[in-house]
Amino acid sequence: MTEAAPRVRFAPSPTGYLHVGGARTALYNWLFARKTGGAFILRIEDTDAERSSEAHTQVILDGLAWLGLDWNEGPVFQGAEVERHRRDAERLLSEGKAYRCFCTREELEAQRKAAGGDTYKYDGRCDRLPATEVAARVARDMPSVIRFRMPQEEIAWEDAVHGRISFHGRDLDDMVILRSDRTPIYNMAVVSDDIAMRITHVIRGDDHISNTPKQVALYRAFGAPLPVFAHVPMILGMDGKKLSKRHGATAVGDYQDQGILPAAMRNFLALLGWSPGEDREIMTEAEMISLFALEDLQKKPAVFDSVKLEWMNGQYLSRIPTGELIPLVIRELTRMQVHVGGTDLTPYIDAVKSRSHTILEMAERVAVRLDSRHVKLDDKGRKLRAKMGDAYVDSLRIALETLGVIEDPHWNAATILEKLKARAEAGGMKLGDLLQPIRVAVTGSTVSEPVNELLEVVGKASSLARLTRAAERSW
RNA sequence: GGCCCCAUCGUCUAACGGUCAGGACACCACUCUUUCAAGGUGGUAAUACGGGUUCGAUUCCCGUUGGGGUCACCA
Repeated sequence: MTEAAPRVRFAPSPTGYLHVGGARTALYNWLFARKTGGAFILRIEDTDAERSSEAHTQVILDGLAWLGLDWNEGPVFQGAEVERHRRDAERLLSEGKAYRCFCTREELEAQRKAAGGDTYKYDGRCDRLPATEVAARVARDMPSVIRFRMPQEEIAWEDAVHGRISFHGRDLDDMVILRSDRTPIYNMAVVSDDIAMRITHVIRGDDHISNTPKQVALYRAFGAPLPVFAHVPMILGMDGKKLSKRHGATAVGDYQDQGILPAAMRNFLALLGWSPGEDREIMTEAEMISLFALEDLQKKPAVFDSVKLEWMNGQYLSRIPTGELIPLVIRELTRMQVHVGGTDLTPYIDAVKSRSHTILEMAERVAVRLDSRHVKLDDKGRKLRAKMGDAYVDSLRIALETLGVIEDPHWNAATILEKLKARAEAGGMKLGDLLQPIRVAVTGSTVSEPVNELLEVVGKASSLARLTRAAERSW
């Protein structure tokens, strides 16, 4: 048998946004395909007409594109293949591997209740119906579903990340594979599709482990070869619970909005559950691809640490030339309704670049320098003011006197520093005690570029106005 | 509850029988800058517990505990 190129798929259902867990699963599939020279296929599992929508599909496509995860085939829509799903289900029925079940939802509900809820398993009563009775009911057009007769034997597979995983058929239900409206159930559709698409490696979330024995049983019933299964661990919130809405941002779109760079997001996500070894962390796309291996995936779930993500984003940010950052910052500023006009943002971005973790943070800092209306006193600024007491305002007054006499043409970083230094020395004060209040008055924050550079960027008129306002209002 | 999966610093992780248990984020200190970061240097911090196997267990086996997933005519 020739060694065929691997074929993997990412198969989201368009019932919500692209979750970071889904994005990571897609990333692993993509890395594996690129690494092995295989095909990465995008399949939209839209068989749940109730919850699926085109808008959600578009969000998922956009999210993948943003992350730079391009697919070789697709998107293919599962909904377009119901005919095949139906045929496959009926084939199992005709081969005696499945049977018709006439129990209504109400009857099943009653059975479930009678069995005491949690441990309920369909008892197979319709499987014991005489053939004549089944034929009679069908002739009467009595609604029915098709149930798969679960083999009462061990069902196991060699998982690429977990090793051998084994279930027993006796613990599994005779699952419905075709609804009474003749539409397929998930496990049926997935197996039918994966066989038809010749998928060789199924890389998906841990939450599918319990679906896998059911699917393995179906592969066996169809006489189809098993793909390699690789179940990657979940992503949890900081409290150790499954990552969900209440943990804040869970959609990749949220991170895009926060000004996380796609390359940083990709790098961070890759490391959440995978380690290339040798203490590698910041990696280029090419390095990730060449180092990636399913065997190196983690078995235990990982906690999503947004602080580390921001750190990593900062690393990427500081390596990007300012020119490339300009359009991104302008986009944020526009969203913040900050008027940029024809102003060249280069000096502003240079000033805040190494101090920002996200594009959004960068834009906010630029806005502060551009327009005093964006200055807001933060906690650390407030703390400094409180700590210094009267000395705070005194420093601002001294700064105003000192800076006020600088002629407009001489308003530059060098002159400003020279004057302030001289004044501090003359007054016997530490330079920092003079500069830190200025920083807070001008930016509202204790973090900024060197104060003299800050004042030059902000400009004389606005700087003095801010200092005056802060001195009067005592901040 | 049944079934299944998992278990190294607070977090992400390295180690694939022999290491002072390494790195990163965060935190702390120092350093550089007559100033804020960044950077540099150093520090605090982990093998859940109990049994085995072995000359030797983070590593292999069993149990306990803890956490997670899943149990639909959803996907």
